[in-house]
Amino acid sequence: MGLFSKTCEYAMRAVFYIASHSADGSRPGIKEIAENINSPEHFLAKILQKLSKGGIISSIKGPNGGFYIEPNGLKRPLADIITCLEGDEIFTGCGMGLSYCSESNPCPLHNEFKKVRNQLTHMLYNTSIGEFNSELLTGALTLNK
Amino acid sequence: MGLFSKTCEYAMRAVFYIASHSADGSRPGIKEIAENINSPEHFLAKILQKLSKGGIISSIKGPNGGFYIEPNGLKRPLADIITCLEGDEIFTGCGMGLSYCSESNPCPLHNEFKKVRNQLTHMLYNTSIGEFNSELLTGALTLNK
DNA sequence: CGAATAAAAGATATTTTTGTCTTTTATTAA
DNA sequence: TTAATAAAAGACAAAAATATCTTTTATTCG
Repeated sequence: MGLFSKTCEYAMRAVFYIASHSADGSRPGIKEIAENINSPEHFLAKILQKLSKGGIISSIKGPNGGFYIEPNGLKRPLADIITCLEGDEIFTGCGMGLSYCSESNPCPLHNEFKKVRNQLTHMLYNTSIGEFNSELLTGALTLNK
Repeated sequence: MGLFSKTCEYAMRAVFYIASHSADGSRPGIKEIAENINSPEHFLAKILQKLSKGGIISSIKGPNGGFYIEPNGLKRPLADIITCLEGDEIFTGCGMGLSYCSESNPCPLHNEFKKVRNQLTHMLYNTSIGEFNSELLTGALTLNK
């Protein structure tokens, strides 16, 4: 297992994909997104529904419908995706799973683990959803396989 | 879900517990360990079996038996526990789950994610299994709840 | 040797995650 | 207003992670 769940991996890839296409006003559908980020279509659909309810992305039904992200949404941090789907445990939980662990009553790994978590937090809060739009549109960066 | 699986959380806690008791020559049994690190006894037994096969810990059956760690074993890095139980994907995998992602062909998050992974790797390779023995024996650090 | 002890191993159960398939609802456009 | 489109929603299935219980094997000690 990687650092993130499949759910979060697919979600980040999908949101990047939608973001880059929202930049030029198009609205990709689930099938197109799933193909381009290499994820199971219906599983991704559930994830996008949740992101939609959480206000991270928007959707329109029917012909010419699909998913998109408001201009302002492109500025949001990647962290919002994780939080929307799985809460903030990854940002706050103890590395060894100890509930008593805190700054004032630390577990053995607390201080070293804090550095890891800070780096993770930094990455997720300082990367915006629209950050890679141009590279994705030119094909300099890709999201599949 | 936290950064590590339950398996790894229990494993780290158990190994720290065994390590600290190996320092004074005792050999705790599964029941004692499970109680002191607050984990399901039989589930932990499976984990310890795997760690035992992997040479991370040792065990003796029968009366006065239990688990212990060789003096040299106390110097091994925490990373060995993770690798023994779940391989090295957490040290090497792409943050977004993309198999093509590499230094020469990076995914969007690659460079920022590398910092996180480096920090994690640093923590796990520079913390030894016996690192907290004295604090654990005096009760300055604990492993349950 | 025989009883007791404790890990190893095996079987099974539960829960969560991941994945698939079908039906419903909303929207568009002919 | 009807057919087509596409997301939403619901039901179900498979796989993996987590957890529990039982039997077997190795060891010790009386």
